[in-house]
Amino acid sequence: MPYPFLHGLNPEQRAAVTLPHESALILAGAGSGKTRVLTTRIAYLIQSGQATPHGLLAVTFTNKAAKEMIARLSAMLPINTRGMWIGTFHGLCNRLLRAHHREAGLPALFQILDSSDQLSAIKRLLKALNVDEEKYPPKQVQHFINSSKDEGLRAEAVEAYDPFTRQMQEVFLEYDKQCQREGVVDFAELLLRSYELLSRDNALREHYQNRFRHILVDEFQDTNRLQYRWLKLLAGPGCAMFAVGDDDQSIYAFRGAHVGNMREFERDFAVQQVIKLEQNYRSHGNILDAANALIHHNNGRLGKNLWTSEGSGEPIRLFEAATDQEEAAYIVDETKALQREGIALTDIAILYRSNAQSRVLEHALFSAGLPYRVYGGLRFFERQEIKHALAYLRLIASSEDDGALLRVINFPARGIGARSLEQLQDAAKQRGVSLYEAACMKVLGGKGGTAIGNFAAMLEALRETCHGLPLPEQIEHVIEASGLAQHYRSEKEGAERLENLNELVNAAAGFVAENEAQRSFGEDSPVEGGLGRSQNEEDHSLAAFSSDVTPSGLVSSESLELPKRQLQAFLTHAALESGERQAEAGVAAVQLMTVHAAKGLEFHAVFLTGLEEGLFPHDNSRNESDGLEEERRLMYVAITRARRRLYISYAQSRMLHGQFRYGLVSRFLDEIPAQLLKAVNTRRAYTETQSAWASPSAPAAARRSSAAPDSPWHFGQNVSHPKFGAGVIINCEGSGAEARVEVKFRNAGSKWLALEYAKLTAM
DNA sequence: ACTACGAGACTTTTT
DNA sequence: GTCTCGTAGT
Repeated sequence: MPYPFLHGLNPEQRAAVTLPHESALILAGAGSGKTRVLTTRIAYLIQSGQATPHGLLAVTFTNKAAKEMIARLSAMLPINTRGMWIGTFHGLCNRLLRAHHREAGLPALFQILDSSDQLSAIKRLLKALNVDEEKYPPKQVQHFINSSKDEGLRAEAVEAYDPFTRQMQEVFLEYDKQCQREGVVDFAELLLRSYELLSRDNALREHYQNRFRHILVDEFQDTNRLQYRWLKLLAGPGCAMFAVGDDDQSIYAFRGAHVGNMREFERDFAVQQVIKLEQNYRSHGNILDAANALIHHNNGRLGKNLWTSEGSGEPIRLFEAATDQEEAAYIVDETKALQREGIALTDIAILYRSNAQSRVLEHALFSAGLPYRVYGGLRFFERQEIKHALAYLRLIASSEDDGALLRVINFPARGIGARSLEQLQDAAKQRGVSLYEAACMKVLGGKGGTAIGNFAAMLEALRETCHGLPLPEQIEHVIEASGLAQHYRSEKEGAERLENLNELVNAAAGFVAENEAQRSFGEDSPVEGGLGRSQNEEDHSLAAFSSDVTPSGLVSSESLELPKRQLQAFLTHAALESGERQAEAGVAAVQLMTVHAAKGLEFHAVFLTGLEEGLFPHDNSRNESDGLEEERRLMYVAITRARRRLYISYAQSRMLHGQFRYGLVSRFLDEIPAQLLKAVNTRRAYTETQSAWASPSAPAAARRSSAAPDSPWHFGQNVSHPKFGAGVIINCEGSGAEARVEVKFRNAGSKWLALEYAKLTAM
């Protein structure tokens, strides 16, 4: 058999993989081997000579998915995947815009704003325009701008019939002007810019259309309108689009995803083949039956029913708790039982609809001494110390970047207050120059703003020293010379931040090493991303194209010396890939996350919590059209995460926003056939055996009784510290080596202490 | 320039 | 309940 990787595929999967050259829609249910089909399809196309690695484009939503695809592909085929156009929408657009920045009207070193950068840019703009932030909240402005762009609309194209919208439109317009001035691009702009570039520039578009004869899209149900239009533009007459998705797992409508794209795709591309992958390799029958029955309540589905060749398995366990605390206590007990059965903690997940629910669960797990990991906190490149360091680096790369300058002009504090800043901004505006340039004039001008002059001089020195240095050394130098290191050294909570800054240097070293490895393969650098260098037989047309028709993009970035290119590439990397969510991967710990975050993952056992009206489905979903259906799809996603065992629980009352809320049982539970559910414990039965939990009169005693013997620390525990004396544990955070507790001391106030280091003794 | 206090939010989130 | 943000006060 010529295609060994086709082995082990079921008939539908195989049909999808070996489809002829035509556009197709693959409806891939949860756990049906979607990623496998997608990657095997690519391997098949290449192996059978229907496509070259160069001639296909594969799009995903997350960097993780793109990496996964690349990893699997290189395991299947001995090809160099690094130069291939496999990536996220944003990553690929970035690549396009870097290569053709001049045609796109962007500077070679344009910087990318993440959402928090964008928000501060908007706040700054609102102040400059004297727009009332009460009436036009920055967040709302941000949403207005982004959702307009996601629909493919520029400010001029927005329909504004009322004064409010007209003002929004005005801000939108000014915002884009500001970005252009400062040489920065937000996420939505990456897409819109490259869309506009491709639709305006016929030669360029035709070039890419001729190149990409196959376009493969993952998670197609999550595409927004602009992304779909972008794909349509890139798909020329001879292009086959292979779209994989699951309308039942569309849970991102709230951020612009348009499931309707699936039907439109069928129509627009005259799709002959809709292949359904319905065989599920993940879950036992009862779990799938529950998911199928639930999702059946949605209207307008493309239609799909999951099945498995495995048995029905265990029933779904349903637990009714009196309170959220009791719910948590039950989960702790069951987790311990699972652990005793030999289930790895990493294979157990606790899911919730909203982040606010995690607290109670964390407390219970902590008290029980069960290690846990919460997904969804700050990520590496979002940390303030990292953003500060990156802002200095951005200023080295591009002097126009006012946002970066404002971030660090007085951090660490160097005596530049609001007044001198205002003067600087006025001066810059008057002369029509960037803040950086205005600051430099203060150096030349001599007296006046000496603090600002010193700052500008420091930046100049920074640039000077970094010039020609390898990237990691540049960063090291910036961290020291900017005073960031000193600042965090003198701050009492600064140790961790220093460590992160150190980690930034390591990350840069790793990044450079990886890129050098690519380069030595004779590949495209990530910056130009695939243009300019002849690699395989198709490339000479491309090289000719780049130098004859659109030489500028390439030539100018190639003319940059290596360290500068490295810096730019690293800044892009930092913006586009905010870093791993997991702090301590590989550590045996129960996984806590929202249902959204669980999409794409699977676990042996899943606890699905908070099945109460108002929480799940969430109250706020009621206003939105299709809101309830999206909540139901969310529930569907949650159920299908479980391989073997699924627990569903709800609480009769729970603490929410500082007060008790009494929720009815979620309607979703009525939509699951009763015979699939087994009530494991009524509230009364459970509270009788664990009566301490239900006793509201003695919460401290209740908590104490819950503490596992294997953990000496829990809430209400009286402790003693050699320096601070006697106190009581009032809060906790983290687990394992990173566990910290907050102790309220009798005479020394409250302190956060790392359990690993603090010499605490139980009393 | 830094701290302190009060007001208001608060569903989900990748890039 | 708890966190963030912005302003007012020292």
